Amino acid sequence: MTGTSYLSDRRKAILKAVVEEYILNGQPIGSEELLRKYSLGCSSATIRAELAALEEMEYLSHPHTSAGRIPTEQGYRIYVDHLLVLSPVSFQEEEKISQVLNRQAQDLRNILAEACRLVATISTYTSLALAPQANQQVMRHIHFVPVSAKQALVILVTSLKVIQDQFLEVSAEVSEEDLEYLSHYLSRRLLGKTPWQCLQELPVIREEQPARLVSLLNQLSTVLHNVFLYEQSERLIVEGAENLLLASDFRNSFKQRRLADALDRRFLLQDVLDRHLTSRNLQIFIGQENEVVEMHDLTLLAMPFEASRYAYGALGLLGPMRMDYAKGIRLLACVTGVLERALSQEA
Amino acid sequence: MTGTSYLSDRRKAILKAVVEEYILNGQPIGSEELLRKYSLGCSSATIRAELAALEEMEYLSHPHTSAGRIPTEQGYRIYVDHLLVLSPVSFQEEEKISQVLNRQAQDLRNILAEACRLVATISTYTSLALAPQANQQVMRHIHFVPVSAKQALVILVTSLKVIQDQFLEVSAEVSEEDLEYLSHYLSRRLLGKTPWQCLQELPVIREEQPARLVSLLNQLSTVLHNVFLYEQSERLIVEGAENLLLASDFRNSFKQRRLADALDRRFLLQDVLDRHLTSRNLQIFIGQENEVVEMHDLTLLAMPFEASRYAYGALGLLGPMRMDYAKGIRLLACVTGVLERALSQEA
DNA sequence: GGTTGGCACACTCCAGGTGAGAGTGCCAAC
DNA sequence: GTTGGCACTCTCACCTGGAGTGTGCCAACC
Repeated sequence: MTGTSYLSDRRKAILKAVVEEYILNGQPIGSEELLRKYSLGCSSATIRAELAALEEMEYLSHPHTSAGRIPTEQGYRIYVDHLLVLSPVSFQEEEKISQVLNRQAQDLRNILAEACRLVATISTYTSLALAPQANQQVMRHIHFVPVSAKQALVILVTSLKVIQDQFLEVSAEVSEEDLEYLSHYLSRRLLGKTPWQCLQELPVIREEQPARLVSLLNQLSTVLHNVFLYEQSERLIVEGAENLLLASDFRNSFKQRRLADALDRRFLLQDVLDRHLTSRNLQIFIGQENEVVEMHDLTLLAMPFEASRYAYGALGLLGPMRMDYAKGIRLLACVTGVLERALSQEA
Repeated sequence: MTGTSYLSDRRKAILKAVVEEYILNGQPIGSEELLRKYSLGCSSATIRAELAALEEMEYLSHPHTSAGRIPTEQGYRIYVDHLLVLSPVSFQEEEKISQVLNRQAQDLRNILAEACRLVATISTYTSLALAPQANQQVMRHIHFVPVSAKQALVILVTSLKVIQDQFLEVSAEVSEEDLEYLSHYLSRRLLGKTPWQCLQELPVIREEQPARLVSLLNQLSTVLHNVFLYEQSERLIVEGAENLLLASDFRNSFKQRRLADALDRRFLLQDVLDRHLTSRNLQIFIGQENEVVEMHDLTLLAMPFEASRYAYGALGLLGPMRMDYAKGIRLLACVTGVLERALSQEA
């Protein structure tokens, strides 16, 4: 009872109350208010003693002598690890989200962007979506389409519902039949292979083909690189940055700018998310637990999802440390659930 | 010289100096400072008299008795209409922008998004890009592609470099040959037609086709609607909203929120831009000249561009009234120039 | 021993006051 | 028409005092 690590039930209740009250109102909370709103079965003096003990344990802190208590990062940590009660996702919620996302069969990028926007809107915070890595997909379809005398369109579809289409320049010597022939030929050679394997295969194929098709194959190689580079570098989608930037308890203009810049540096965020995606469970990064310095006073919830076999992406929610964890986690669980079902439909 | 509308050369010089100084520093400017920084050939007392006259004419205003002058909206108006000197766009600039935008032949949406991002980044304000209306394009290509046993991909390409691809569900009865056949058949019937004409044609075509293809044609109709609805509703791209929201001279949190919301209501903005796009020249909306209330203390520069014959889009720059007009206008001119060249390449 | 009411103390926050600084407007002189 | 001089006005930054709030401690109690 007197130790610094063991938490009596009453202390747990008080800690929980402080955290939830602070999440709700964003105001430091004192012993009297706690007494009034929660039936803790003791007087305010006792609560004060307990609050002092919780502060001693570094779960709570004092903005100044005469303000109430607010949770520390460690306080939030105890809260999410031990005190948070998650109610299951309701059918209505899931149904509603499902309807929004499944409006029409789209490609991965659109689905993710849509999901991201949804999470940002509902949570009123910032949402991140990380697409699975490009090398975890195989080529499902490849087709050249004549568009004009000078241009053709190449369309690649992968197992991850990624559609990549790009205009190619075609010299006058290349006929429509050539394009048709190349479509079939490349299909035979490349389908079922990863983009990386395709890239390795291309030089071999180039050898076997007539000279007039070489330029086309070179351009295809660029497109395949794009599947890596572009999709790779643009794997991260961020929505609702303004929600966070305009949040009322975040009025430090310098920090705002820094955060805005950090959210723009997609590479960095992407890299961090990737490295933490080894676990297949929800991950919570509170304050300084975030690698990115600009997020040191924010919380990131990151929920992985399986886009297809062995291909994992993640959906994230970035908000203030005093975000509504229960709601956030439920929202992510709900959306990733819908996402997994939408993506698992054989493409 | 004493009238309220005629501007002597000295008054012009003073007004210009006040506007440019205010654009530069964002601080009200007084007679002494004006004297120090600009060689106006008279004393500060004379300048004060002129400032008073310009205030009388409502080109300048006084935040309070003892502050310097700042331009009124009408002051800015005079400035952009008569006092602003535009230097031509340099080759380096144009070349640099051209390189960024022409990295690879992309579809309209990507090019516009890229251009928009570029303008936002360079200007450090907010950039808008409005794609041409969907009915100003004709179908250039239509193709069904079998992707799996249950799914096909339909690809539409229009004269505006718009690529629309979407997964369709295919019943077991439909063979790959059917898809091939349908691609050719629909090409014959629909190419060269506007999306709207295509939509009208579809019911007719449906009558002529075997029953097992009806579902496919219905889904195609949905896709075509999307060319209208989606492309129509998402014609506006906004980039760099955070630049404006975090701008230091814009610290009213209520207004920030309102502006953020307004920028999210794409329909509204789109509509306004469309209505003003009758002119083919740069348009400048200063403060209350903006229809959208939330922009009443901002300036919008809107530069139309011709995406293809008779199909006009616009590129916009939204910033504070004290934005650098010369730079902004040059930037828009430069980017729309590059854009027109990129899009005019026959798709 | 844990719990309680009482009370002094510490601290913030807001309102009101003060003085420096800046820029004007006016006026008389040129 | 232009100029220097000067009183006036207003903001901004700083300080100050009082109300309010919540704590920490203590002695008394169960």
